[in-house]
Amino acid sequence: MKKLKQKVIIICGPTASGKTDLSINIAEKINGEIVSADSMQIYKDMDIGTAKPSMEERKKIEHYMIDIINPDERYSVADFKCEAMKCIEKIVKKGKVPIVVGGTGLYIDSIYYGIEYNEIKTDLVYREKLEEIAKKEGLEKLYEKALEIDPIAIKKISKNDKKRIIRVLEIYHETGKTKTEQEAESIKKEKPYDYKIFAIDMDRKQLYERINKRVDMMIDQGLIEEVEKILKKYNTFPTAMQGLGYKEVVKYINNEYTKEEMIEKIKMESRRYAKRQITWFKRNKDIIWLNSSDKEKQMMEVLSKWMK
RNA sequence: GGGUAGUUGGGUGAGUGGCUAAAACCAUCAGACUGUAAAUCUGACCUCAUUUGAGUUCCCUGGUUCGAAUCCAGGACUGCCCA
Repeated sequence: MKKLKQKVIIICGPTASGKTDLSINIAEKINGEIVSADSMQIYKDMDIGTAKPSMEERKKIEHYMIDIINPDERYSVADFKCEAMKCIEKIVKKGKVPIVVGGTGLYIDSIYYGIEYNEIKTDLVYREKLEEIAKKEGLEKLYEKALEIDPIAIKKISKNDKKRIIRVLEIYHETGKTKTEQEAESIKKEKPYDYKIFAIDMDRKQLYERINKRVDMMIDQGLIEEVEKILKKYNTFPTAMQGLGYKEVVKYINNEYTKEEMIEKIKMESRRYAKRQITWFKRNKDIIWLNSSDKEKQMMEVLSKWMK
């Protein structure tokens, strides 16, 4: 008989599909605490645009991995994985059930598949050097170099996908290993927990309507003011200003967009983001899809059997 | 009523006789994704077929031509100007 592993629940799904509400309701029912898996909610001072759970909600159920760094700091999946696992452990020690909730597919996967990241830090100087080469001599140059190093990995990467081409070179530069080797090593370990993964499935039209409405709400709640404050408080934004809604408001502030253009753009980009999220989660065949209209009931049914 | 400009695929909009199922952009759909990931990238997008392909298109009707989205005539609609 195998040793029983601690159970961990994962809830994912596209933006505006109702993950927050669902997770809080479930947490209340099963004595759980929430670990956010969201690449933007980790930032302090970015509340409205990232649709963080309210302070009231966070008082009711403890949330982890929210507001953990400043917008001018750098963060990565590796950091996330490491810290999120610690949070899960902490919750388990309290005798509660960890519930991982978020829309960042990469972050979810790092936990669900138990991907191991080694200690190595990204060499930003080298990255810049590669960027420079790409600019001056063309991306093909880097592509060819990457092809020599790791033909297996590069076969799956488009000639135009600068970030991934550079990453292949970076991995080799920093570890002496190819991306293919590194990835093979990263996944061989056994998963430390018994995961059950859910995603919210919502009719596309309905989801898009919710997204549109939510963007209007964010503007009403003061998204523009929030961005102005952040711009005053911090100087550099390695990734935070990639955030949906934030980059568009910045353009509005710089008079590149009218207010209407900005709002439409945010809505559109959010819809596209949701689309990409759905594609990501569809790939994971273990996911139990919950019908948005009675997701809580469906989920509780599965859980009651599984958690016995 | 007179003059004038225009009417192209879901949208914007190129195209002035064959190389055009019709540029480009956008939306939409589908996909990829392991250290920036709310990022980055790919494909499809008139219809049918599994590729080659076949069929039907550029407001309508008729005409010119071997051949028309493109030229001509009439009609419909729309914008602007003069009454």
